[in-house]
Amino acid sequence: MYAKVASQPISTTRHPHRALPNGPHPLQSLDNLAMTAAYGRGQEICGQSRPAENWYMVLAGSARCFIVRSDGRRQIVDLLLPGDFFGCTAREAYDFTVEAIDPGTIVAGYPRRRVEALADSDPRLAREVRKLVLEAMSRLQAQLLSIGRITAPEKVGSFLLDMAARLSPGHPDNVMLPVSRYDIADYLAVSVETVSRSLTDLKHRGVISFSGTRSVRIVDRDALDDRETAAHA
Amino acid sequence: MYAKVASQPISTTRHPHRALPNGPHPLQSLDNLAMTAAYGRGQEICGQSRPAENWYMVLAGSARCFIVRSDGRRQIVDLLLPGDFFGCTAREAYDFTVEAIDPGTIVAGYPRRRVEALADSDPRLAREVRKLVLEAMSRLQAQLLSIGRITAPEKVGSFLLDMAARLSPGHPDNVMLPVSRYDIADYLAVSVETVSRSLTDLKHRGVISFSGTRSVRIVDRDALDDRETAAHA
DNA sequence: GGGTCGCCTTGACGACCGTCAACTTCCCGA
DNA sequence: TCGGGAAGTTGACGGTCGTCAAGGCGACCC
Repeated sequence: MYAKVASQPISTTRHPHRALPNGPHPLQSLDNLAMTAAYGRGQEICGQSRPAENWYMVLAGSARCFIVRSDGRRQIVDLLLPGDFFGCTAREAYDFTVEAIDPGTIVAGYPRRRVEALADSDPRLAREVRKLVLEAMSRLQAQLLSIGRITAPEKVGSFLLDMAARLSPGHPDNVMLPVSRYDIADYLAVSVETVSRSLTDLKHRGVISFSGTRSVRIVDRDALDDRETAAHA
Repeated sequence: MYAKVASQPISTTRHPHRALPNGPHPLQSLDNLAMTAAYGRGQEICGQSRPAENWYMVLAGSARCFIVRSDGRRQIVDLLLPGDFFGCTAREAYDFTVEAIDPGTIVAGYPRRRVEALADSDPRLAREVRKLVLEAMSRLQAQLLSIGRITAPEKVGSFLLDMAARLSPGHPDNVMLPVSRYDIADYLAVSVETVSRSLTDLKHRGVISFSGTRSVRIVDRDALDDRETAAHA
């Protein structure tokens, strides 16, 4: 289904360099606990049903969190970008597998037990963790809304807007897609062909334009943004 | 789109009676902070874009967490059963609307600021809150996996298994559906007709059987459970 | 430079599901 | 008991998307 790569990180260091573009990252106070590791394309960061010993944060690159069904179809449950938190579960084992997408993805790992112990004594850290988990939940909700749309172009449009907001909050009209069409398809639960057709459809309708396959420019935001409304609009 | 009901709870009391079937509920230590309220069918418990002043837990009955899109379609983002936590967000306003489904739904509300202050000084409470949030996240992930399936009968089957596990962990083969076909449809992002057809399809194939429209008996669990597998199966 | 392997696109066809419509059943209140 | 409305089911039909297939494009390695 997908290429299997050596399961050891390319390199690991203690004391992460603070690689986030926006300066110091949210869990900076845990830097001395963290183990930073670099992963190549497709390398596994943590695996389903393995003991959930670490919490993680993406420092650079991108990663996908997914499960594989018995029919071989892969459902991507979360796309992870710099600053995103993952690996946090209530259970003893991870529910999902996380793989690096970008070659040169850098991830900080925090030993769960020690973080929890620290959080017990440091309310600020505890709040920070709560916030990060809630942000992960927001990502899930956003994805649910994307998948829940009717037509494929709507799903893809919603995905583009979401990516634009997450990747370049400053210049939200140019997106450099961090993932392949295949990943988009597995994220939105549609086929690759449909993703491709939807994108060319949007292009022909003048809603978006391309410079290369991965670089998208959002031309008509409103046409993409068939946005959700409050129940009390 | 859906009936609007009086926006005041039917009744409210301080000091909630511990109505959970499984005995004392997880946030018992907050009982003296809580405000319990009873809601009728379709009544709003908290509304999108209103200030997020409370966290909630369902004590009895059922509720739906949803957004309404500009085209009038409603996406149910979470179905809430006794013991479920909701209303917890990182932002200042609720992202969604929550309505009671069951007449006689009882909900405990906890003032957010005071809970957070308490959590700062009580690590056990902070852990409890983390756990409840992570459980809410598990529900979202499970729903994502249901929606992400290919055919409608698969989606419905996955939904039935999920409901069975959540509602009656002891007798997981008999489900009393707490929601209408319309709610199932909006939860799975399909049409009502498709839900109905899928159910009769499953019935004709001998996978499930009915006693009344809401009471389902799971006959062939494996046929429903085309379950997800680890990436390393 | 050539070859190979992913990634992406396009076409044809058929199945599935959304929409519209009609009808039945059930529940609740008058 | 009757009536009305919501909930649920079933049928017909058309559009959308998944599947299968073929081909183009680009990157990377030898």
